[in-house]
Amino acid sequence: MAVHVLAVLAYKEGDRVTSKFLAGSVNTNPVIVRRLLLSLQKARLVETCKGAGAGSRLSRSPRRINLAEVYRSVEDTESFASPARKPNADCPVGHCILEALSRLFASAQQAMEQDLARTTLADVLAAVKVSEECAGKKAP
Amino acid sequence: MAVHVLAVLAYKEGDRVTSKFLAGSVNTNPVIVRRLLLSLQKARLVETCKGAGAGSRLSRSPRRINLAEVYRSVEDTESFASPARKPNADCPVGHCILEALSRLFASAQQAMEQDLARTTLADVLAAVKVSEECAGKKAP
DNA sequence: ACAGATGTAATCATTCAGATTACTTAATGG
DNA sequence: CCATTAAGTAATCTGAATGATTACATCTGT
Repeated sequence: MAVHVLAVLAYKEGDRVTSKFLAGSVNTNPVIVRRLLLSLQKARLVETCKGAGAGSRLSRSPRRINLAEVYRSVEDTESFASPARKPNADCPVGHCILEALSRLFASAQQAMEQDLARTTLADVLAAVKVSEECAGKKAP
Repeated sequence: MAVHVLAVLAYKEGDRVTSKFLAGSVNTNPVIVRRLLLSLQKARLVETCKGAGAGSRLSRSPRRINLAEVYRSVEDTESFASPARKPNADCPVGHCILEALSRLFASAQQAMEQDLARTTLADVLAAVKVSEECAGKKAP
């Protein structure tokens, strides 16, 4: 949803876009979009103005926003969650398994983010425009 | 939880271990463990026998089980879920965003699995044993 | 001042993983 | 051979998380 919203903002090339409009593209409620935009604001990915005729826009070129930044701005919790109940500390395995796994999972998550970092919002936008051209050719 | 269970089986070095015992280490219900073991059986990671004196054990050496296999045996759904509501197909971005993202997310997930594949169950077991030694030194 | 937009709180709905109980099925030991 | 032990499995419950909805306060440009 975050990538979708940012892609729309990139598509609009700096024009201010309202949460209502974004919600229409994502097919959700404007309040959900506004909550998402708050996270993106904190990460300095978008700038939002209040009041009449206002809305949001990207704070940088799509070329300079990669998907790892987007991921981190939105996902506060870790991908690999700890279990709700603590393992049995009397068992030699249960005693230390969380400690061991947290290192491994942090590494796996970092690998994932490094892969996401290879793609920028400009790449996503380009894919959108290609798809748009194809649709235009099919039904001119 | 899957890694935890497999680590206990590795620690027990081929002895048959009951779901009740495993549940005691994980601190959960034996039924939960049995459901998990069904997935691990399908992936040929463990062998389970029914009846008195029965239980589960690894079907291979811990050296030859890596965490990507474990991940895939347990996680049937994709890490990056599609949104509950379909994006607005009338919007040029909404029309194609899922298609574009599915490729990117598949790549990110593959990167994560490749990182997990670098670690074997034997590595996890070694970490457990190191931790065990330290605990023994502290309180001999 | 007012219209249009965001910020934000409160509440509801849905989904999902795990928890629990209960019952059936199978294999082993005496 | 049968009593015991443990897995397979179904049904139901709970709690957490995410998104949906409604309502209202606040800000800002015309």
